[in-house]
Amino acid sequence: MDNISIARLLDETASLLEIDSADPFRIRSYRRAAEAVEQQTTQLSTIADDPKALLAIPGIGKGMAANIVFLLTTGTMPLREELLQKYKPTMLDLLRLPGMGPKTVALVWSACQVCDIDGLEAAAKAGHLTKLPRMGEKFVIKLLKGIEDHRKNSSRFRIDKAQQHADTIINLIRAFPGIDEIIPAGSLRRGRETVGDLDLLATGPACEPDVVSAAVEHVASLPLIDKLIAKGQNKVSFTLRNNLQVDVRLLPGASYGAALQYFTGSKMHNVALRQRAIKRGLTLSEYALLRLEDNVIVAAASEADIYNALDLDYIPPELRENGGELEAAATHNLPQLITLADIRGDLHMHTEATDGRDTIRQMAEAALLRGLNYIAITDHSKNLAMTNGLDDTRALAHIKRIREVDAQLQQDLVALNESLARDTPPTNSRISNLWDLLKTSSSRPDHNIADPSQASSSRPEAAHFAAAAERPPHFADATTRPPLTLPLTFRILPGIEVDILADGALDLDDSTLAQMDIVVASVHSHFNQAADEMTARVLRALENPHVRILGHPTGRKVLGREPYAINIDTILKQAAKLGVAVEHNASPARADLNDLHLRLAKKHNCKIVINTDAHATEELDQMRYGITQLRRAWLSPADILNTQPTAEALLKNLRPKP
DNA sequence: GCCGTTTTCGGCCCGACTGTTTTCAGTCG
Repeated sequence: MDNISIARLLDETASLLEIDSADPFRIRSYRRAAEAVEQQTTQLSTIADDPKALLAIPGIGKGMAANIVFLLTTGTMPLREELLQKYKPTMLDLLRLPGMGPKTVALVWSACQVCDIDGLEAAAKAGHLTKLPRMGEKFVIKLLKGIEDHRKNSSRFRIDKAQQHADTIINLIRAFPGIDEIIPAGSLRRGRETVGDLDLLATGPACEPDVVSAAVEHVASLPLIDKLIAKGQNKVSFTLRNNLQVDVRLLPGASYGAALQYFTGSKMHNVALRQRAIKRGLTLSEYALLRLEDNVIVAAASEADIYNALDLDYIPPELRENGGELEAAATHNLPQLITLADIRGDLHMHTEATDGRDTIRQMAEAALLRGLNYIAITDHSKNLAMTNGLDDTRALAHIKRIREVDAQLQQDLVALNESLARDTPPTNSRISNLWDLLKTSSSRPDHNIADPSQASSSRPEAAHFAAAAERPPHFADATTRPPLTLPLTFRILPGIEVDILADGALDLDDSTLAQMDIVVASVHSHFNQAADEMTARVLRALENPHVRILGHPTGRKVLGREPYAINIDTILKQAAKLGVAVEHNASPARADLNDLHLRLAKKHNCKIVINTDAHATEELDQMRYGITQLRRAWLSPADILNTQPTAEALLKNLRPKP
């Protein structure tokens, strides 16, 4: 059993305990253990013989270690079995519905014997639920809507989850000798926010027709396959335990480009492209672009060949939605799309001072190693009590601390740059860690990023940094990290994420905000306000001259909450007029502005920033998903403010401080 | 159930909102 499965079972047990009204702290310890297991870079199955190794993981004590050993040896554990005597595993689905918490799940089970979504829907429609305590008409309406949304979304996977699964499978398939390239096609390659299934296309000597059967067998026997759906001559289809369907195609090099083009889609883009081919006396299929009259192959080995043969510039996958990209490609008017390497700063992140995990210095070093030149630390303000939000006094103390850490870092960078120039290890212990990470990553240019097990557990950053290495030639990757340029420069800007209260006021004093370089104002509560109230509230917040960035402007969450009711058009216009930048939240869970919003922002000449809202160092990597969404909105580096090379240049482009 | 220390047990983020009540439980972030 792998770590992911262990983590899932521990997390499920926590949910079952919740339904069972167990001690909340016991429940939390199961959740924490699940998270800890998930984050381990070594497989627990390889270290479970050593009792000390498990206990060394924070969050794993004697009891949890025993649970893990049980899971590894028997596939289950006593507590889980005991709970499954009382409850059904399908109840865990009910917990994902809005308004359905553990207590309500337990209630409908004891009162109506309802344990799954279909049953709950039937009970709701039959009017059985309104007889129960605390459940009225409104609740039922919300619930039925929630069930509908859940059904619509649950068959799709968020892009980052899909990418993780793709990376894992790609590594397993690459292990087979003679496979040179394997690339995800389909909506994952186009960078859609959610992905229905994975299409993986492999090529190399082992994929040539006379020998491909051995590679097909290898793929069909991958350990992570839950159900094998089909195994053909050069195609294998299967599902994973989470029901994600994966189609792997093994293709000869000669037709790889045609296949990649065909399976990347979108469907409408392909239809338009084939029509264009026919007009030119050609025919396009997944095997090749052929001349109709004599079936001579015009192009097939690479996508660029195919587009060029159709008198088109190469069209990046993100634009292939039949949204004007063919016309633009025909007239050489495709935009120069933004890439991850263009982003020089990240202006929204949290630290341990509130609900983040890492320190100011750790966030700064992690950003530095990712090629950024500046960050802003923007912890929460007091109204978000659950995050330990900062009141005025603490906020002022915090930015003093940020300035101190920045000053220290400036000194350290001087020493580090000297060491790098002379190529001699530094004597300063504060920078020896940074030195090691820089040296580790640059000395391993062939490091393969997608294999997390290769990452040293004590130095996760090294693997992150090496991510920029080796990409297959067919993979025009916009999310490659930029190489570091010497001398290293870096600035930490003091900031805050203030809360916009129900009436549009901010929850900290102007005198406090005046001390901040970056003030991000965000809505965190009262989502139930009517659209005009919500719009007025945000407009009022924008009037505060200290506000420089409007944080997560729509409150949208991918596969989660719908955006709150707001007149985004009005907001964007006003933000543009006042010079307040709007934030695109790069986190794949809450890509706040969808591509439509982003185009609207550009149309209104809005300043746009892209931030990760990271709560831990590794979340800085989520920037790549945000970049993908910007590309889908046809945005260029010039459209985004934090492509500015330095903190000074960035600040000059933000709304001037009063 | 974990952790840390005060070595044997107490603390572990908590406030706001919702729909239902008529004073609050449950959910959410």
